Amino acid sequence: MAKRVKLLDVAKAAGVSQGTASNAFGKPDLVRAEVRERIFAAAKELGYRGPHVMARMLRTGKAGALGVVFPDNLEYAFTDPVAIELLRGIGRECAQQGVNVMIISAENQQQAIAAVNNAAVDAFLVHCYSDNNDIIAAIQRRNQPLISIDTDIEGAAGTVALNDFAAGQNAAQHLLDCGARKFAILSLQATEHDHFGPVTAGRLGAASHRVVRERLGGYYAALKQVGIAPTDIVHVECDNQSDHSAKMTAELLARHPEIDGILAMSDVIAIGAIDAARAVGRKVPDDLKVIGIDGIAAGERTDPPLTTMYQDTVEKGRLAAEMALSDGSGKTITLETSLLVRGSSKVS
Amino acid sequence: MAKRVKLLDVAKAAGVSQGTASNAFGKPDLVRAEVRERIFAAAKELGYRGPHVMARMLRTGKAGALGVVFPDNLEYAFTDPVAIELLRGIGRECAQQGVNVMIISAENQQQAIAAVNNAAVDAFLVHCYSDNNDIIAAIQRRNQPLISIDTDIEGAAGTVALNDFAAGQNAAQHLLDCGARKFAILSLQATEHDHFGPVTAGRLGAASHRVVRERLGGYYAALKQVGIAPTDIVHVECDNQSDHSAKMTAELLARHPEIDGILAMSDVIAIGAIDAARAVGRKVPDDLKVIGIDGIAAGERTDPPLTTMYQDTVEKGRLAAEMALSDGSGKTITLETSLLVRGSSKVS
DNA sequence: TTGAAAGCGCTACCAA
DNA sequence: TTGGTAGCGCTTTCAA
Repeated sequence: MAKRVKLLDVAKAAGVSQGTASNAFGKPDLVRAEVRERIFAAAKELGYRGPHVMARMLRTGKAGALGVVFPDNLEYAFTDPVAIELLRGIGRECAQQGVNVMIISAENQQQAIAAVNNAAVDAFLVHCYSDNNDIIAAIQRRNQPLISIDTDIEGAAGTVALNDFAAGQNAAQHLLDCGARKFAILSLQATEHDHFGPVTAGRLGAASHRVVRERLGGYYAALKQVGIAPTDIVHVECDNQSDHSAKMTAELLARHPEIDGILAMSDVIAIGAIDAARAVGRKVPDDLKVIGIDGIAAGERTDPPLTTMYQDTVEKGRLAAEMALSDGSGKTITLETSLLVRGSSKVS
Repeated sequence: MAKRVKLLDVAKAAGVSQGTASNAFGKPDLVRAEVRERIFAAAKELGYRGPHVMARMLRTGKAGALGVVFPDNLEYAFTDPVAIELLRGIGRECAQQGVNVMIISAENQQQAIAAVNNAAVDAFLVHCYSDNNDIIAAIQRRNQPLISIDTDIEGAAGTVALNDFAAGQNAAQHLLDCGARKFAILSLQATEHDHFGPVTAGRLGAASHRVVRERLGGYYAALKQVGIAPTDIVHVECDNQSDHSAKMTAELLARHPEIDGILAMSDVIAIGAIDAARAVGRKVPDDLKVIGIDGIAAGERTDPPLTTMYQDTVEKGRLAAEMALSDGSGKTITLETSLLVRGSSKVS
């Protein structure tokens, strides 16, 4: 490959200074039209490919990109419908602002840290359930704006989250209104470490994942009103995948046939629960009521369709990107959910 | 914000040269352990944040990122299940190679070109149906490896595509085997410009989108065997969204009640067709057979489940990323599809 | 194993 | 409106 043509070559060929040539590309208004054309002609002649991106970045200090980190595992990020919606919102805002989106990907914690350190971005967006981990520390070491989504990160330049407590509370209240009295909670994972299956209320209460803590607290608050204590509730911790929650639900229903209300912490989990219930012959919603949280599209296609607490995930992503790209500092935006009644619940 | 601590500061503080300090971070083996520790200590002391990403990029010429361009509209990319799967495969390979994924996003053609020009990446991946457009020209001007997915781009460093002709042929053959004789084709859009609804065989045959041309050719080839000519077939062009194809299908079935076989060019389109057929009271598969192409997960959840030509989209993405990251030149990988019979077709 | 210095390609400043 | 030039922060070559 022949040596790259650079701006100085073009400038010389056009008989102008390097600075003027630079302006012709970057700030055309500052250059007389005639001269500008001469520069472009020379550029074309020489096969100049336009300003070198990395050199410009170094000089200006702007990367023109927003880093999105999904610490919990990349494969998973592109599987979870909620993460995709988030990405859609982020992409929408970034496109509008002329900024690219960099997905910081990795197979494990250590690689993720390296990925963070190699990413030329202007700000970071972190979506995860966990409050603290090494990746976040690595990001903070870079000293760039960090917006946290769905979790609290100390020192973040901003946070966009859901009113998860209210979401849980309203979900549980709805099932109570429908007449359910024997509850099971299908929880998202409470900590970093994989742990599936039945758990005590205590373990969940000590969850390091904010979302889990809050939603659980909301469930409890509603149920407490009618005298149902945490110890009266069956808790099961699920991987956030429908297959897995289906298996957990099948076991749950076998062991606890009295259950008439399932509180699922995500729609993905709830969908598995509905599938399993139907498979073992439980009638939803007559026999058993199920409610999720999220409002993903797939919830419309279950049999029966899933009742859920809807959140506007796309907007959540968009807001987070907007925060990252402006430099508001330390703000927290809390979004609300709304009850979306479909077929998996009804008053009976 | 205080002036950024740089490598030279650290080197001075540790009493070594800048070069040695650089090696301590980048090539630790080249530096004596004792010296290395002294450098790290100095770095910590001064609050050095590690090598400056952009400066390193400029110096090494490596961006450590792969650009993924979806010219057809970003919003759409994060909505189409096939694009997501592709992204998943790309992410998988990139994560393994320690490379980040940059989504080149934009709202329109012009912004997309700017986005391409601002992206610090080592190679580009382009997924689209269209053979040529200005964005591709912009990418090629950058003179970096360009891998095309699902389309032929002249001068690409590689191409990963499907045997779309065979996919179409086998799809049509399957419906023939099931006894269908009156066909409708629900096509993806044939050109850049929006055009929906009934079309002539001629318009589709002249499609600028390779995928459309090939799949259509495959359908025709199979149907020709039993004496069915293009003019015997009803053609409808659909947006690749289930809602839209459902509407198109409802109109189609109203106008052509004789149709007993629907060849859908994507699963997303096919899903809408199944929904519409059920809604207007047509019995699938007894009355009407439907086959898609892709094999997306949502096809398992339709009623009845969708028969389709399955492709391994994740692997397709992974292969494309692998090609982009190695520097094989000009190769073309063609993947095959396999018939996946589910409920929307049966011999009758 | 370490030091010295060049230079990646550009933009932004200041002076003309 | 244009020219000249410093310097963004680093890695790498070459020499010691």
